[in-house]
Amino acid sequence: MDDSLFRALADPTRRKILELLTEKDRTAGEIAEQFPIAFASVSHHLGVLKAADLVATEREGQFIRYRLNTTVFQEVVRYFMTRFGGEPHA
Amino acid sequence: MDDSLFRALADPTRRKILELLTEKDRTAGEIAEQFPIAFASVSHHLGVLKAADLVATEREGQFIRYRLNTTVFQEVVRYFMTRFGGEPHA
DNA sequence: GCGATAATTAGATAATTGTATAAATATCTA
DNA sequence: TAGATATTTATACAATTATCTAATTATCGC
Repeated sequence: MDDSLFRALADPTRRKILELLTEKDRTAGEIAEQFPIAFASVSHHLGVLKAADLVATEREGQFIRYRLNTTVFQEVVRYFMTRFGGEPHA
Repeated sequence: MDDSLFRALADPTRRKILELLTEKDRTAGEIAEQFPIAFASVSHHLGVLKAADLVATEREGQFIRYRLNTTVFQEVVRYFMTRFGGEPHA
């Protein structure tokens, strides 16, 4: 379980981006316009999410489309289940 | 889902503390001696974990015993399951 | 109460991070 | 190729955070 994953999840803007991508895949611009911060700042957040492998990208002409990498989320769930999901100890 | 929760999980020392508490409840001192950083720094991390409600404390004489709050972990799992655990979309 | 032990809190500092603006890269259309 | 649009990268800066030492609080045993 990589450190970059948890750091990526620590920012509320990035979690909001992930929730947007739950609904449907979106381009960087479509994502950016949902936030009151500069485009470049959102792009930076997208880079963090990508580095953590939480999202994947695909170029479509001028656009770059972002999608959730659901595999990694399953790993997150498994992380919590195995380590902390058990019975409370004495 | 509170912001403090994800920020608390973002630090590797704090995640290590949580894993130690999975094995058994421990006092602040028992936890601190597992790390190469100053006692007071570990105490600070414990405060962050407590503020996020990831751990609970109980005084035992001179000692303060820490235990996992497993309820919150179940909430974390539920968070990921409901938002990101579904089928990949088209 | 006093000294010792356990732990937290206060104050300072260095490293990290989120954001901004400006510049660069990539693609499209004409 | 030139100009427009989409996005990222570079650079700088302010805010946050992790860590340290020192001081404080709480409890124990004598």
